[in-house]
Amino acid sequence: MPDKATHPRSLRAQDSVLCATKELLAEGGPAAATVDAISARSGVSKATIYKHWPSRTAIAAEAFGREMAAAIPLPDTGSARGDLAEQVRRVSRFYAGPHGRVFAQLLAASVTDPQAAPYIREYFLDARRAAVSELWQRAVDRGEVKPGISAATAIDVLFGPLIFRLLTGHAPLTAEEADQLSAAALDGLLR
Amino acid sequence: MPDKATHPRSLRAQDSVLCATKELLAEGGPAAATVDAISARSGVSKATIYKHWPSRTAIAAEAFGREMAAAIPLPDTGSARGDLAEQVRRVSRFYAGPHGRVFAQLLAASVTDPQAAPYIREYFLDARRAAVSELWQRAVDRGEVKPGISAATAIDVLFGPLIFRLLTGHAPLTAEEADQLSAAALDGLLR
Amino acid sequence: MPDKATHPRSLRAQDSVLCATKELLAEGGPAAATVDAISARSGVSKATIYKHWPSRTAIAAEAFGREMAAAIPLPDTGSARGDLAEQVRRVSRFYAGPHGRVFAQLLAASVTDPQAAPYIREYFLDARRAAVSELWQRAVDRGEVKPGISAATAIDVLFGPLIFRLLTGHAPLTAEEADQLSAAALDGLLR
Amino acid sequence: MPDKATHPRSLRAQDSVLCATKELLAEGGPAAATVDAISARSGVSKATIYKHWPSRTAIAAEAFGREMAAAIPLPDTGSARGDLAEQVRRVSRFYAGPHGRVFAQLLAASVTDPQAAPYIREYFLDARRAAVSELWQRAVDRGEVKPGISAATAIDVLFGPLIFRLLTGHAPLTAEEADQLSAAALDGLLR
DNA sequence: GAGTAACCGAGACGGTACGTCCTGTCTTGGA
DNA sequence: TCCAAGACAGGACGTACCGTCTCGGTTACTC
Repeated sequence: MPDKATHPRSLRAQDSVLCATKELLAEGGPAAATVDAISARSGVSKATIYKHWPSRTAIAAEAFGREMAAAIPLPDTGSARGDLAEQVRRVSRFYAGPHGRVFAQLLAASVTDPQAAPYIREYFLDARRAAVSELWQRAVDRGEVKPGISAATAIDVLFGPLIFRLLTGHAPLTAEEADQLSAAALDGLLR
Repeated sequence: MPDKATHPRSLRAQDSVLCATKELLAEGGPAAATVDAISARSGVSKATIYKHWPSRTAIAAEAFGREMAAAIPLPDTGSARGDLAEQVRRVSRFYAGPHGRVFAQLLAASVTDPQAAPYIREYFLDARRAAVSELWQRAVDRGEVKPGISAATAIDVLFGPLIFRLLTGHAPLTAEEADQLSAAALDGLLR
Repeated sequence: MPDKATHPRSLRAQDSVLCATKELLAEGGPAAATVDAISARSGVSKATIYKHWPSRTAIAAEAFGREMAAAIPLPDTGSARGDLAEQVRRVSRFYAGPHGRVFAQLLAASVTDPQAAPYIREYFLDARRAAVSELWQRAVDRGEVKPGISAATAIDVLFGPLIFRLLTGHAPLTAEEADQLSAAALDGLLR
Repeated sequence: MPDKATHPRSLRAQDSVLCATKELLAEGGPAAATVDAISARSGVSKATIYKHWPSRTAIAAEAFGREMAAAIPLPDTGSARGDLAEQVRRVSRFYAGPHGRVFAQLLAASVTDPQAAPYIREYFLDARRAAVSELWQRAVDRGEVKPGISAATAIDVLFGPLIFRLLTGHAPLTAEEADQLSAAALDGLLR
């Protein structure tokens, strides 16, 4: 994570890096986002890159996370059940789409590369968890939730299955499947 | 996947490879199980290794899967709810233990390496899913299950959260956490 | 070199090998005539091949030598000078032609591979030297030769330059060049 | 062929490579001068080696050529005939000596490996030809040469036979043999 | 005409070298 | 002072060919 506001050069360099990485990810997936390739395309030297990120996965996480944030806006259907079910459907659709594989590969990379894990967490998981926690809190406030169930538990039960399918591909990620999963999970989580 | 009963030489070579890989995995995790290292330790040439497996991840999956199979026996507590909850606890304990990280890394590797995915599926997922499906069927037979819920859905809702936590490490995998997750999930799955 | 007259199978096998090798040489040069390729195309197993030849170069030498023998018939112009000059021209033309490179590569291979050297000698050099020695003897008998010059010396002075050029390619192998070389050499060899 | 004066690192690396190669050639001939071996002994990585040379033969040519240059100084006996005959004797002695086989194998390798041919030419042939051309020019200036004979022709007729014998080993490379060959050749070349 | 021995195809195998790729560190020279 | 440019060591990759070996079926002699 970058220094605050040193030379403006740093900032420009970082932007170039993230932008180049975004392009490379789009073109060839994580495999194409080599440090050399990022350096070449961004015009930022490898030494500088390594000054700001610990590994290529970290860069990819930051670059990809930026655009994913807005890709899945929180729903507001009026009911907790509706909101959460819709959110499961949206995340499922995202996973099934073209960015799904990239996300899966980044997630996988973060397992192998511990240095990148904080980046993955920061740019993907934490933001998402916070957003859904908000939904959950709404439900709690409305009294729709069974007592004693933390937001963390709820999130894992709702989205863990999607992650599971995304990684192993043992079952499809269609809207119907998403609804089945969310229905079962929400039956256990809500009143 | 090799032919059945060709030359005995094949079998010896394959055994050597799997055994050497098992050792390397134990010593240094998947990162240590390079094809070169496996070749050196097993005395099997790289060419031969590549004749039998498409990638190092595939070898690791087979080698590791062999010993994992018996590591988590199916429980039989008398009730579906008890059986499934206990199984979630056991799997959770396995993930939290020393083999957990190896398993996580193999799972992650299979995302990056499509050639290895079938091996991961064969040696880890399919066997496990079949075993738990059996548990589920017992529950169905006893009439303890809500109607319209497939084994696949049940498995994903029960174990997806564990996989999620294993990969991202955002929450612990203690017995208590496992119980919370299984309780929430089973409330949604069973009557 | 093969056993005398064992099973006819051997003979068929050897013919197949030589024929396949000839084809491979024509298609891709010596580089394509690997033992595996020869085995595959000829239907003769590698073990059998190694029973009859010590190395792939040896096979190639035998296969290629067979057809080269008749490619350069001895001239008979009536005079020693004419015969020898014509022979130099013919050999030069052969070297410059499509077979030249193959011959060069075989000759080169025989330097690296001592086991193949006898084959190269038998199928290329000896036969050629004997043939030209005959020409030389004719010249001696006619009294056209300076005294004290052996056939070996004559052959080397006449054809060594061609070999030199064939190998290093530092100068062309045209008819004019051949004539210049043979003229200079023959001035030193004949009266 | 490397750039002139880039980083001094390049120079150090290249020197290490050539030095290690020289040693390996001396110890085990061209067969021992593997790229891996050169890399291991010189401490220069394979990638770097391949950045500077196209093939192992090229490295060997450069390494070996460096020391061969001074090994055969040009003679100056006062007469063209004497100089050239002496030079043939010296080259012959070199070929017959311990370096002869290495030279032969490099020459052979350059036939198989076109990428290395320029290196062979640069480090062996061109320098030698230039040196002998000088001798030849002296002879021309002294009027000892028959008219119409180019240096190239003279060189080939004089040294081609030696190359021929070096490669095929069909005749010895003693001083007497060298004298016979040079005598015959010079009779044809000089007045 | 059956038995038996040699032989052969098929191809797996260990070994060795190849040439490529990517990482993360380091150095140089210019801005 | 900071950075692009990129050279470098290290190490894994996947491939190719070699020469040896083992197997099982066929062939061709022997009795």
